[in-house]
Amino acid sequence: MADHVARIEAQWGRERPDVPLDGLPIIARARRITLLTRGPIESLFEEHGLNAGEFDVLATLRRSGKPYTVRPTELFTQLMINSSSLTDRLNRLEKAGLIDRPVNREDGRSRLVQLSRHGVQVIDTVFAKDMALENEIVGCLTMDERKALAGLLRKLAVGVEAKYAGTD
Amino acid sequence: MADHVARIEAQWGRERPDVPLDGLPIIARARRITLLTRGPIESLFEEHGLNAGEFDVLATLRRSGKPYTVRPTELFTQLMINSSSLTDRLNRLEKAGLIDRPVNREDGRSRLVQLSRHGVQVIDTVFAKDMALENEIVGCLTMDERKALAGLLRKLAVGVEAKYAGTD
DNA sequence: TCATAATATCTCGACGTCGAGATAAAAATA
DNA sequence: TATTTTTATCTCGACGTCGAGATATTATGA
Repeated sequence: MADHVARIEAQWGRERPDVPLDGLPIIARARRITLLTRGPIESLFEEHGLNAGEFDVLATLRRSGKPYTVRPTELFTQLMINSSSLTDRLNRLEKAGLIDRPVNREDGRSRLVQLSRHGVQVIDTVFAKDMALENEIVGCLTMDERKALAGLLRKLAVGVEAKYAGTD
Repeated sequence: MADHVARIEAQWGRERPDVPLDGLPIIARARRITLLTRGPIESLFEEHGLNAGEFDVLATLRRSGKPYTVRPTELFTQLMINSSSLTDRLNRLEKAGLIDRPVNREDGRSRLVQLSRHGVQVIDTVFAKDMALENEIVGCLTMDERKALAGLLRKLAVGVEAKYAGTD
């Protein structure tokens, strides 16, 4: 069965038979799957008044464990976004009552970022729904296939992170 | 060897042991690999005065084969973008002399989109460099692993496209 | 044919992101 | 301690994208 990327690969093979296309069926498919699944996932977020960026902030806080408090620099580093984008996201989340910004007694340059009680409720609900949707998405693969795919993606991710990411 | 997503998965496993995480190691890694590789790839585009969106338009035109002419609706459909985003991209590409907008004799509502001679030169150069970079990125995998990974991603893509895309 | 509906694209205003520079606090050093 | 450098965050203006509505053209059918 051919997917969209297979058709693209065939076209390039005809038009540019001189160019090796080893990376295309992997990199382009990762991107394609990411793009196609973004819509349904973001619809889910929007049902709870969140966009994808705001969800990512809440999720990072939530999985850091109690007391759900992280410094802004760690947030925008982990999220791979600009510090000014984070500022905007935090302002929106604070206005929505999902986070608090307590003073940082150890460093007056920062105010910490902390999930509010309501923020915990919201992210717990939305995360469970998000995972349910993602599990459904990979439902077209057998358990063995999921394991194999996750393992290969992990190896590729390790290579990519070594090449392009900080120590993380 | 653990990657970034493996650490995220471990955190969620501790914080939400009740939530099944089957999709996470696949969906999150596809996204992670896409995000991490976007930077280097876009740097390459910028060396030639293009952003990623403009590259995608030129690439779609180029791989359609001679006479490198496509209707706007087919472009924004294939590229999964809004028609108004396409309008902006086309205006920039036309100003840069990379495309022409010949009249469509069969439908006066559209002007066609056609690669200029210079546009063909540019996309041929940039596409070859892009593929070289992508081939290098998957270089951390053996040939067998690349084949297996591409095959599993294709199966997942087929499932995702059936669920979320038009006939394409 | 003429009016109406459907289609293709463009215009406009709003949004989220970014990079550069500003601001404030902490750390290093004289 | 006073000064300089570094660090952490925020402010500001610009960019690419989007959705809704506007415009122009083609298709439908009374």
